[in-house]
Amino acid sequence: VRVSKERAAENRERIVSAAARLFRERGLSGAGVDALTEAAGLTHGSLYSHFGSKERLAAEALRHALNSSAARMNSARTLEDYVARYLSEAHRDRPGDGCVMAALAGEIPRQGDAIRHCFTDAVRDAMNRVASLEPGDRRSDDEALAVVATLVGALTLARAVDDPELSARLLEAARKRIAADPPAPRA
Amino acid sequence: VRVSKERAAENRERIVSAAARLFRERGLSGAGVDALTEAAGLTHGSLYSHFGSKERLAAEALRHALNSSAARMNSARTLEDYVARYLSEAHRDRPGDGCVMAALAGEIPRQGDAIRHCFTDAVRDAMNRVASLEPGDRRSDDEALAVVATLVGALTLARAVDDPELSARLLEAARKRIAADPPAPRA
DNA sequence: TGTACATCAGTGAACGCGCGTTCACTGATGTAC
DNA sequence: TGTACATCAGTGAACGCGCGTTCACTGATGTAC
Repeated sequence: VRVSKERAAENRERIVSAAARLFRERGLSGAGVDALTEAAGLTHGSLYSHFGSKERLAAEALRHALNSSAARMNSARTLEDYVARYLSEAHRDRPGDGCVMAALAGEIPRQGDAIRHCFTDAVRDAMNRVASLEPGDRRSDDEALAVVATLVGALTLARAVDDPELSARLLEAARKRIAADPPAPRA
Repeated sequence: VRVSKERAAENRERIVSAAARLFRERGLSGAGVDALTEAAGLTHGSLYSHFGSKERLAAEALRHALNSSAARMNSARTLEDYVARYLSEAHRDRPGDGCVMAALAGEIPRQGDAIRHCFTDAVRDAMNRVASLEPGDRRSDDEALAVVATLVGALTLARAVDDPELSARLLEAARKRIAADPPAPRA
């Protein structure tokens, strides 16, 4: 059932973006080959025509997810705005198109090199993005890394906890913590 | 092959503590029934005598892991000490006997009620523990939740990243962030 | 204390199921004349 | 422009494998006399 080149490219893209969503929703090991291709309206065989293996699709899907969720965040003009969006209930409740780090960090240590490397890029990108939004007088990569850790931790825990009140408090507490005046340069 | 009551209780305990380790190392879905019981020197059938299902074992193992890793941390007398231990390379490199939150948070949203509830207890325990270590003049549950989020996020990312330098920096940056003077009460 | 028997922790074969992957095949696409 | 043919994206059956769970069975333990 050969299809036109344009159609094939379109199908490939549909698999990648369906995978980007499903991996974040169900985890890398939780999203199966059939579910991934079915979500793109195809059968599992086509995955192997395009990518060769589930792992190679995963690497590409991660890259895609990274780009698209970064793009979504790029409209934030201040750190406060960025943080408010990141720690919103909307982000918490829709992992499928949210932050790759919060969705997949736990599984990454058990993944292959390509995937780990791609994930590491995601961390560096987030660091740079946050650093670029910090007020000029206290801009620092280390500060930014600590902020990223707080964001990822708070969102991950807010998703895991079964008490809606505690979940909201986690988001709010982290927001306040980051918004608070910066640590004074040590005396 | 009936065994004595003491032996049976001992076997049960061995399964629970092997599970507490393996679940943290491989994830809840990554640790299989055969691996879990084999690590305790038994066969899979014995899991069903003692627990009835993998999920019920998981709930018990989480509870066990929670208690034992909390006990391990209880010797910390100051927040600085607690944080230094939590964000140590030793903790990062040995997830099997480390923090339940950092090891499993990502999988928890897809688990059953018992497991999610147990995990929520872990978050509350950590919050209380951190709050109790904060200096009296700024003790607050919200502050503590933000600190817990930073700890969990930094450790999880430090484990995931494939660049040892970035990993060490994540731990160090979070340590400094938490150690820094507290946010001044807003003017 | 010694004997007969019920109990039940643990074993291992077997179950159905979904996983990731392979492969012979299909048939429209793209190309060569 | 029309015809003949090679290409190859996508299909669906089949693969071996490991999963969680069930169950008939074993044989030492614990109990009743």
